Amino acid sequence: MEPVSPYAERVLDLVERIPPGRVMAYGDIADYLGEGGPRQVGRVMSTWGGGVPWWRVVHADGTPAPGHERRSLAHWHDEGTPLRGERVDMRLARWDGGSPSANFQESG
DNA sequence: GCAATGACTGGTA
DNA sequence: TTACCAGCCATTG
Repeated sequence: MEPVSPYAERVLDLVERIPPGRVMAYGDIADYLGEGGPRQVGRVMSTWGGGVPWWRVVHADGTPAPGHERRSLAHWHDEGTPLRGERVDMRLARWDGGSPSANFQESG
């Protein structure tokens, strides 16, 4: 097991803070922390994501992590996450990172 | 230091 | 939805 970097701890901590029924994109996490980028977040998840609700972390288009598509669907379905077919409805499920009330964005 | 890789993202076709 | 391209940045060899 590789040593957990301080950056990884921030990522994992944030992922654990994501409320059920909500999700965050890799880029959102990186932007929220203000460090690294979506690739770094993905690396953290791939290495230490096994100890956090990784299914709440998805791509910017709502697609789940590779190799866990079916697994994510099961969790989302169990948490009541707004789905869009086999993908998450980011416009509804995207978490602001501190505003659990800002679930619905300006939509037409 | 350079080249390759990766659980990424946005735009275009 | 899928495919291709350019940008992004840390890790690895």
